[in-house]
Amino acid sequence: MSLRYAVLTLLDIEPGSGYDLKRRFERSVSHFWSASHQQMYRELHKLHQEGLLDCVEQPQEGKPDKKLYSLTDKGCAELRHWVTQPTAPQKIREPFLVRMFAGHHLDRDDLRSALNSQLQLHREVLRHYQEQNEKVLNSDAALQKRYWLAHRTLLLGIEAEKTWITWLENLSEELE
Amino acid sequence: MSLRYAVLTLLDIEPGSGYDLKRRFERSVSHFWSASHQQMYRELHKLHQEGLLDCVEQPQEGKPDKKLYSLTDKGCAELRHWVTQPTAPQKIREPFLVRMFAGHHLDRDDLRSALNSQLQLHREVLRHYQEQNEKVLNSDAALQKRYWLAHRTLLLGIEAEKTWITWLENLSEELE
DNA sequence: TCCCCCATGTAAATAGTTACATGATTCG
DNA sequence: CGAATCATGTAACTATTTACATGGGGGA
Repeated sequence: MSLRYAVLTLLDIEPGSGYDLKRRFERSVSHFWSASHQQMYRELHKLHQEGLLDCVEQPQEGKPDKKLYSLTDKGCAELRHWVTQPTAPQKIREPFLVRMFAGHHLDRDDLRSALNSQLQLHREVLRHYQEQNEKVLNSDAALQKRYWLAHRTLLLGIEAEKTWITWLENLSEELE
Repeated sequence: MSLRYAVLTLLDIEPGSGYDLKRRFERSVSHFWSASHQQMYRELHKLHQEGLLDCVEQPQEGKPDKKLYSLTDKGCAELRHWVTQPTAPQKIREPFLVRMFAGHHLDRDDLRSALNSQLQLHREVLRHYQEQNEKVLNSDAALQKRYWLAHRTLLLGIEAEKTWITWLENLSEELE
């Protein structure tokens, strides 16, 4: 259900096409949500049908028309209502930890390489978040003030990655 | 796909029925996976059909028969193979952070109560993990040694919850 | 009496992934 | 020439959630 509101939230901040949204999901909200382009287009159609979004087609040369979506009053009202409602926390599902839970079947070399590749992944993600953070810190002060909570979610993402990295590093050390 | 292996892993440690597994998911692996009883029964049927599980029916008085599942050699082999394979990290999907990202639509009171209820949830989860941790620390030394990696996943869960709690507390403070 | 625990399932709906499909432009 | 980016979608499959279904036993 939250994809719906993630889309509304992003379009509320700035209107855009399905393609735009897909990139914004990757580049600025990947620390709490992700979605494929297929999901995006389906959701946009649905929200448009329900009257929560306006759609303006922008003809382009050499490319398919771009469909610019933006919130209608109804869409904005629905978003404003949703943010006041309690949300159940997401259930955690982490395949890597399933593997570690069954880790007594791994020999030392397999375990070492599993930890290393996981460490590399999390370091990359952390770097990505920190780059985003730099951009926010260098942006317009008024925007920073308006979206301070949104910025805080990024800081949580950063802390969460640091927690993972520390855990993986300690585990690696203990292994040697 | 990981539910399959989460089930195999738990049955590898100790055989059990669908009902047992459901409880073990809640009580001892909720820090990295969760599943409903419906999912459990379906997965067990499938794994049994594929010859990865044995099933023995235990008649009981006044209760439906209990179906005790355990790994076959094939099931054990499949699990051992899977643990050596790389796993893509789970995409994060956190409805609460979607709400916070749209948090500029919240007034101070709504935000305060949202933060407080979230804080309470995470504190409960942390307490739950810490109780599990106590149980592990008081358990048989040989078991602790065999399942030290499994135990480490719990410690990560604890650290992750602490990260959340710290973040929520700082946010609450800043709000006042 | 009512609710929780035990113990099993089916069916329908929603959410998410993977595969397929098209076609121009730009950069190395 | 090949790969990435822009831009849209459909179809099939898998995973997860929610609702429905049954029924005995034990405790407040």
